[in-house]
Amino acid sequence: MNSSENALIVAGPTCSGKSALAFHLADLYCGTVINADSMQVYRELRILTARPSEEEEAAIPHRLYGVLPAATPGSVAWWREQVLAEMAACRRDGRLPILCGGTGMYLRALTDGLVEVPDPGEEARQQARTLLAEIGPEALHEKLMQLDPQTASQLHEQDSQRISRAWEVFVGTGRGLASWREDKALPAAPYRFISLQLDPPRDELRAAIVQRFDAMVAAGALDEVAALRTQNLSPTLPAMRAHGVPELGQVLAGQSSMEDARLAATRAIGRYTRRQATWFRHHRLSREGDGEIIFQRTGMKEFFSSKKMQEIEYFISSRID
RNA sequence: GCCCAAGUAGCUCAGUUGGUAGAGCAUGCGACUGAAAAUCGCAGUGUCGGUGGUUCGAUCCCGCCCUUGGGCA
Repeated sequence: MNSSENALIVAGPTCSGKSALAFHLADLYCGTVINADSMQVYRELRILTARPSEEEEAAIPHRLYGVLPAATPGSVAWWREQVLAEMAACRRDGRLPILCGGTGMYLRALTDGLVEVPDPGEEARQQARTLLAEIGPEALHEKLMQLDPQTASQLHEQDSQRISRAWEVFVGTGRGLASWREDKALPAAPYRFISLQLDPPRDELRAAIVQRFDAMVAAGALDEVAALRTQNLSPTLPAMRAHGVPELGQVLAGQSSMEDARLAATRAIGRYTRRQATWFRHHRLSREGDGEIIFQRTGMKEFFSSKKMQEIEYFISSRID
């Protein structure tokens, strides 16, 4: 098998040590680390999204980190396109692409493909969101049931975001989402994916999350949020919803104490790791036999000299050589 | 020391005209097809502060005690 067709995936919940592991593996296998995280793409949020440091980026090629301004929302489809281009570049340069991140939907769009739906346009999108804000999810769901019963019947009446998406697709393309799904999809990426999935104990993760949040604040997270706020962006933009941004924003606005913000933010992050764990437990990232689950955190130094690490290296080497 | 109020789920609190209780948040499980660090679904848990009394039956009424908050001395 031609080694240029391989790709590595390092996935798992936030704070599980993905970035450090990916960095180590990139060093070992002449790899390029490619971001598979929906929030680490935003330029202004280096600290709060725990992006690799400038030193790390200088030492090993990193792609798709901090490439979008916070004002520009990303999307799965956008990300998928970018990643495919970066992976093609790796192939040309003889580097091993190492996808690293915790956004399950993004990774799935890459490994399994994605339904192709034309862009419904900004007007349809705004209409959907305004309607949603005005009449609420239940009423919008009811209206959608009239226009596009096929899609509406698959959605829960409270699932505001999906209802809004279904509405904008129908209004903007003249065709329902469910109907689009019946067409041929954008294909899975033509690579052999070898996946490492981190799944450390929840309580360890929670403790690490609190520790990391404090470190972020010490590293200037408040200033980062303050700078972001000078742009006066809509709070509904993805970057404005990154963990810590709303909470620290309240501190800056004098509406919350640091202590409350810390509690709220670390809780939100903890809840998020739970959803990530659920996702990865039930979604395959690679073919049978090409995936390995690691039930521990891997960020710390000791890990890279451990027996488990040797096992991981053997697992990878026996598949990419 | 006296007076008043409060003690119910991990937290904040609702409630039972006396028939052993329930919301939100948190937690756990699950879903996830172009905002996904989003959005949504499902599910636990309680010696109802302690003790004695009244009652067929007390978390609820009465007495005493404990804790907390406030007031008066």
